[in-house]
Amino acid sequence: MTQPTPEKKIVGQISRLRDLSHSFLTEAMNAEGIHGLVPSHGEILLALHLHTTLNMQDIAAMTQRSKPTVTILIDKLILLNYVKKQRSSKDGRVFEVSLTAKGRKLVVRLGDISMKMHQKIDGILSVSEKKNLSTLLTKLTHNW
Amino acid sequence: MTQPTPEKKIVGQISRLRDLSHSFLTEAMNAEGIHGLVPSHGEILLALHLHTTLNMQDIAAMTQRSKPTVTILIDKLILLNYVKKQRSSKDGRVFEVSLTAKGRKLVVRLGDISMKMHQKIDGILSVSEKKNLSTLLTKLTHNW
DNA sequence: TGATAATAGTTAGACACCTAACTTAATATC
DNA sequence: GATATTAAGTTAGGTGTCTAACTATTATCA
Repeated sequence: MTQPTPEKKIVGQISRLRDLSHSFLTEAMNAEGIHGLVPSHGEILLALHLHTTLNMQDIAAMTQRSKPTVTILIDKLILLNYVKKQRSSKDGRVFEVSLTAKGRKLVVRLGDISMKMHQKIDGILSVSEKKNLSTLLTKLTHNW
Repeated sequence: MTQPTPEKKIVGQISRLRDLSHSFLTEAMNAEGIHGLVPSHGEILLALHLHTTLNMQDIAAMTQRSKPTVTILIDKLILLNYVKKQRSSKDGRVFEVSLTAKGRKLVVRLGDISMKMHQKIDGILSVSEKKNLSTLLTKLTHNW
């Protein structure tokens, strides 16, 4: 209502920082010739790299997105031939999603982009500041 | 690629925290009978409360949104009769946006909701932790 | 066993948000 | 003063995201 308080600044800055990191990742992907993808797709691909196979619900939980959103995101990744989806033989309701060869190659490049963002942050904050920040953010999210 | 590093945690948590605060505000507004608005609308209304009159471009700059997005957001606020828009007499390209009486009433309630979120954060972080967090976030955004 | 409930996923519809291209008005330039 | 350039806003088109409602499959249990 009146003056910006620390809390307002916190929420506003978090929002701004999310946009900055989002833009950084999107621009870095475009600069590397990776078109049509947003960070959400990258999150999914990295999750598939770590877990080999995931169903739609797992992906939704791990990336904190709704199931319909995951359907759309996976549709695009399939269209671009980065992942494949096949019905589970054990449970006909489930689809098992995994990386294609093209997807595995892409993940390596996404790892590079991720590293560049790390380096950017490293250039701004010291190790102890990063640790401190991470601790505070964890405290906020875990107790929200 | 391999293990989650502090930086990855930072970016991921910022994204998560943005979603949490976004949901908090949206749910609080709905709980108070304020429907059809998202935090972006609230940002605009609060900015208009502080500055009385702003043109479209000012609003875009202050809320960090694109001009077309502001057009859409303002269209909705006009539809709901929270703001009014009139062509500037000095410059025919410019539109001056300001709160209606209904909008001024709403701003008070948005202030209450904002305060509730502050209280939520107060319940999780101490004063020094908040200050610390805000400082670190400022450092990141300003040097990005 | 057969009806019912629970679960996985998609479809439908809406909206905030973006970039690119356009329109209109003001300013600069010759 | 006519023309070109810049500036403010909107329109067009597209996408990620959500909630609500739906389909299809599996599990429950009387």
